[in-house]
This record gives sequence, structure tokens and C-alpha cells, in this order.
Amino acid sequence: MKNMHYTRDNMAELLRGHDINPTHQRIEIAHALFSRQEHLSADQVMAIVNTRHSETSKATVYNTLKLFLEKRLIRELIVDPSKVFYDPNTTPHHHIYEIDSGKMSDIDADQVKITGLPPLPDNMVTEGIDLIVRIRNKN
Amino acid sequence: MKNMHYTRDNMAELLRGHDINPTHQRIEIAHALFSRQEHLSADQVMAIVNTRHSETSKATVYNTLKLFLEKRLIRELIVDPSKVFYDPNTTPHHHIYEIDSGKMSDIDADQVKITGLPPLPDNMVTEGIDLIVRIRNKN
DNA sequence: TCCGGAAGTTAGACAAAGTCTAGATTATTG
DNA sequence: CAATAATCTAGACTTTGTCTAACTTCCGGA
Ligand SMILES: [Mn+2]
Ligand SMILES: [Mn+2]
Ligand SMILES: [Zn+2]
Ligand SMILES: [Zn+2]
Repeated sequence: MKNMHYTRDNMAELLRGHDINPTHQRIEIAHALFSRQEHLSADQVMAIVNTRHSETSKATVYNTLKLFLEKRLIRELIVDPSKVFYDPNTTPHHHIYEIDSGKMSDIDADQVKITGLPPLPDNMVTEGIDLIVRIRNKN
Repeated sequence: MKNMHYTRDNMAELLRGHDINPTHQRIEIAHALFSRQEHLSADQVMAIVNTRHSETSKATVYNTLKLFLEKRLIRELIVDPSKVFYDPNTTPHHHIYEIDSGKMSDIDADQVKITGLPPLPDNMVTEGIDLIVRIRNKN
């Protein structure tokens, strides 16, 4: 993904690679997420996509984000009690969350070691491990 | 906390110990959480407290949970995108979340080691580290 | 090219969690 | 008891997200 140019054409490729039919709206939404490489809420995605002129409805934004999740193109972050954030980075990584500002940054998973987690029941499998470091300003 | 009897009187003590004036409603809400030692949503707390007869309003449930949080009597768990859960266990511990059932269980923090977290900016301090293992049924 | 179904998008109604306000109740103090 | 502070309340309101039914676009076969 280094030096990737997030053109609309490349977005279409990316979508096809995840079995997603690349429509205009889907390309715009993917572009909003991937060109920024930030953690965005549905509302923010909607605002970005409709900056120039209204072209994507709320229903489509939510439908599309859910589709991207299912197809594992993006990842969901549950860190703020009031809204979900979407993360174009699906490589294993963790997060630092600044409580006061809401700013979120990545921690590379390579650096971090987590040991001593208990074994799971036989019929269960790990979907993911979310590690969130909540930080705030010293007083 | 071993062998603790979660009587109303003991709840009043507990509240006073955290600088919370023990009113009837606050005692009932604390009792709901601590006698069960489970992870409950605001809705669930409300239902429990009003089982016999209606005695606590929605506003008071939310206000009281927020007060308990501020006074560090309980802990907030952000794990389900649609609602917050409240945890009477404030000792450092982690969580296993069964995505499909919504069931949540504790992992003792003693067993788990997390190393390699990056240093924080000088003026920042860690509020808490949330580690959530999301699991689901094998297919 | 025309047709018909499938896939995708949409506006707007709806649901659920949580917040807010202004008034009522309760507790405390003098 | 009266005044004041603390707490609680109903219900309106906000926000995030879901749902539905109609509309549009796409696409393969006649
Ligand atoms: Mn456009
Ligand atoms: Mn009672
Ligand atoms: Zn991330
Ligand atoms: Zn817990």
C-alpha cells in the first residue's frame, strides 16, 4: 500500500478485489476513507462525499459502510460511546484515543505483545482483539 | 470484596466511601450492579430497579450512572456499538465479548501482559487500557 | 434495440440511546 | 417552621442508526 495513489480508478480496482461492485457512490465513499487514511464516522463520510454537491444519501452511506465491513475492506472501531468510527487500515493494529479531543492514532501491532490470554471454548474463534489506550491531559 | 453481602446498608457505606450521598435511588442502582457483579446497560439497570414498582426515572438512572463513573465507583465499557455497559468491577481487568450473544466475561489482568506500547506525549497520562477479545462461533 | 429482472439508491418515517430543562420533592440547616 | 440546597422527575428533544417502499440504473437475452 506504500506510495498508493488513491485515484477513483484504483478505488474501483480495490472494490473489485473485495467482491464489491464498484458503483459511483461506493467509489466516492472508499475514496473518502482511503485517501485520508483516517478514522471517520458515518457522518463525516457523508459530509465529505457530499461536499461539492449532494450525491449520496444517508441510507447509502450506512449501507455501504456495512457492506465494506462484511467484505473486510474496512474495520469498525467502537471507542466513542456515541458513534462508530471506520478504519481503512485492516492490518492488525491498536489505538490511542485522546478522550478530550476525540483524536485517535494507530499503534503498530508489531511492537506490541499481548500474552496470557485464556484459551477459548472449543467452538469459538477470535474475531479480533481490540486494544485501546485511553489518554488525557495531565491536570 | 470477598464474601461481601450486598445489603442496602453496605451499599450506603460503599457510596459514602466514594463521596456519594446515599439516596434511596442511588442505593438501589448500586445494589443492582454490585449484587449481580455483571455488565449492565442503563436500560437493564432501569428495568431491575423498577421491577417491583416504578421508583426511579430514566433521568435519574443516567445521572446516577454518570455520577458513579465520575466518583470511580464503576467503570464504563464501550464494546457494543448501540449501548454502553457499566461494570461494577473497577480492578484492572479485560473482557471477552461474544459478538453473537452479547455475553461478556472478565479476564483477570494479572494473567495478561501487554508490552511494547509506545511512550505517551509528556503532558498526557493514561486513563485506562481497554483490551477486548471479540469471539464468535466457528462456522 | 427492447424488455424484464436484479442490483443499487433514495427520501423520509421510524427506533433507540442518551441529554436537557424546568418544575416538584426531599433533605438539611438555622 | 422557613429558607435553602440537593435530588428527582416527566417528557420534550437530539443524535445515531435502521427500515421501507418507490425509484433508478445496470445488464443479459430475445
Ligand atoms: Mn461526483
Ligand atoms: Mn424500593
Ligand atoms: Zn486505526
Ligand atoms: Zn468486567
